[in-house]
Amino acid sequence: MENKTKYSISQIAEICGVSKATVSRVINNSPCGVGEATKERVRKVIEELNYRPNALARGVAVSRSRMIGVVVPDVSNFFYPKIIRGISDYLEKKDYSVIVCNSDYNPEKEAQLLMSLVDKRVDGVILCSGISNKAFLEKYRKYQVPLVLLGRTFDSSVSDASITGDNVKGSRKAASYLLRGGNRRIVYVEGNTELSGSKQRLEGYQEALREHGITFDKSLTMSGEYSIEFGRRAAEELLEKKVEFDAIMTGSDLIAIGVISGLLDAGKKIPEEIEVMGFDNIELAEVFRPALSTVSKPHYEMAQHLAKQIIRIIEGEEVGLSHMVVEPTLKLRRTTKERPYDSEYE
Amino acid sequence: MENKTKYSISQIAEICGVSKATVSRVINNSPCGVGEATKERVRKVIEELNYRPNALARGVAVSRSRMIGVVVPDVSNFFYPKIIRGISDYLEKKDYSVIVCNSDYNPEKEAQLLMSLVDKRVDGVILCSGISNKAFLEKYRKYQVPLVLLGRTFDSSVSDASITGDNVKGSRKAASYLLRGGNRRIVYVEGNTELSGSKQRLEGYQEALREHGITFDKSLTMSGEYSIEFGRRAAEELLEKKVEFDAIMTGSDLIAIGVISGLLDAGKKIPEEIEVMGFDNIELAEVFRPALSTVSKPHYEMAQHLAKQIIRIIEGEEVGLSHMVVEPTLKLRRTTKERPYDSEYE
DNA sequence: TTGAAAGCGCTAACAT
DNA sequence: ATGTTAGCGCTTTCAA
Repeated sequence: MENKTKYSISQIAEICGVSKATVSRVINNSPCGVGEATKERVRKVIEELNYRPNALARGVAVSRSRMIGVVVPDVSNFFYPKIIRGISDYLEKKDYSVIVCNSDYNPEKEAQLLMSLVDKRVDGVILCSGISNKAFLEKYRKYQVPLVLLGRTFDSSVSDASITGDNVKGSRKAASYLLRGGNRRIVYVEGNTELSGSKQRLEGYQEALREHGITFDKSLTMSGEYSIEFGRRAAEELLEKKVEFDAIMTGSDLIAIGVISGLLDAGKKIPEEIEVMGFDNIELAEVFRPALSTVSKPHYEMAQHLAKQIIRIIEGEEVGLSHMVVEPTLKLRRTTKERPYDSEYE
Repeated sequence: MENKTKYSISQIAEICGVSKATVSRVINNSPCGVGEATKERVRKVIEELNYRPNALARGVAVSRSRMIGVVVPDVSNFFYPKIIRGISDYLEKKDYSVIVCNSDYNPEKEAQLLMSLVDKRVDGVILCSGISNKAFLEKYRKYQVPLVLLGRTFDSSVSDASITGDNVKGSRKAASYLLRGGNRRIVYVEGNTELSGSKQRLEGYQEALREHGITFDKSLTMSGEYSIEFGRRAAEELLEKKVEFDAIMTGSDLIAIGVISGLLDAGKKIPEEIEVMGFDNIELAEVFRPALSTVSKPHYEMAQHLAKQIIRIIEGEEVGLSHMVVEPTLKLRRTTKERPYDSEYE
């Protein structure tokens, strides 16, 4: 099998009339220098021959690949691209590459991907809204690859760091706002119920109901997946079954958008007849018409923060607060009616 | 430096009382088999010790990394996630990993990324709407990494395969449709003019104008970047400068969405007062309100096709038509008025 | 400042 | 069916 790149370090060494060690030193411009003269000579040869050191080989030599695995449910879900961007932007600066994988909310597939990442000897993995159960993640620790979590918390035993939004608080704020406007029958449309976030959001919704003295009505909740299509279907089903409701709260902006489009197509007025609240505040929320009222968290920054954390861990630096939860805020736009100001809902 | 994974192939071999070669054979279940008994024994040990073969090391041994580099301008631009998904879906089946990079439409950065991918010894790179000039790409060939292009064609010398939409045809269809509705002053808002696609689209626009006997008015064209924000700004500028126009054609759906939002906020009626046409038909186009009329190409499929091609190339199979261009169709929705049926515009 | 040599974890050709 | 050996391209310790 011929080499993909014409030259290897030993060939360069030979051509320069020096040892591999010397070439290696100039490549990595080692502190315990090389004579200026030889350094120049080697550099020139490298340049002329278009020699590029083999990162794979270096990887096996130093047991570091400078690659990070990022697993998300689905890159093409509008929630994730910005997150991936946040991660990439930081990692690129640190000269790490990013391997992106899609788990499709499938635990088996996720497990497989996670294993394939250890095979590839990534220096760490960033798991976004992973659907793996705690048991698997605990087992995964055996492989010694630094693992950080976005959008999910377990007790710290399974991950080295994590960052997530406070789902129950966020969802409580949303529900409270809706309630405060006089809505009484608030439908809650959630995505994939296996995700811990889903349960937390349901909890927040119920808390708010309780605070307002309303009893939880299970028939007002629906669940499916985090997609526009599901939101649409949910709206259609709601209408078809003629369930009574005056507002809809959702588990994600995508669902909300689907819901709205379904409602609008059925001739409903938003927010006059029905108020709708999203969750996440993805970019689309602002652009969509009517602009979406939603629960907001700084995803890009959260992602970057997490990337920073994992690099710290990998490079053996001190990691401060490794498990963070950020409090979401309400971003009110046009799918809800205005209310008198109240600091609690800010 | 201690190993990240506890065991190496030689340790496993030792523990099993066989040679590395044998272990290697069972790992890769080599055709020229291993005795059933030993195979089982080795398997068991591997399982028990959670041994995972080091893909990096294998990579240097066989000169194949089973990684593909994908470079896009920006993952968080809504145009790309679906494309990345198309690529990943195919590559995953073939057991390749995907390294995703963002070039930010910056030629220097793109060049750097491309080089870092050769360092990583990816088995191939898929360049999406790359902004590199032909000269660089030609030089890049020296590094012998299979290169395929999406959304861009050069003569075949610089890439092993490519797939792109027929930009001039697409844009001509769009302009013709607009013209056919009686519009005479059609603004053309384009993104990054350095991209070959931009020039082709402008050409299509001009062709259509010519066909309809209208002289091209440069003051009716604007360019900037492929983003919602730019679209918005363009609309605002148009309004502010009080330029007269009755329709707007854009270089991408994102721009169109920005344009529409700007127009709507200024109280314009779409499509009654102003017709708007997008380009690409990203998922968002359908969901957006008013649903976007646009020029459509099957991105996901195109991406998958290209992924298939690059694997064929890597694995030394015959690649059929390596440079393809697909003809876009008009997807008419609510930002344009209806016209009597005409096969030419289908 | 430089080189020799061993080692990283794996594969593959050749023996047996 | 299995082992021996050399080799992939790099780093790193130790010695000169």
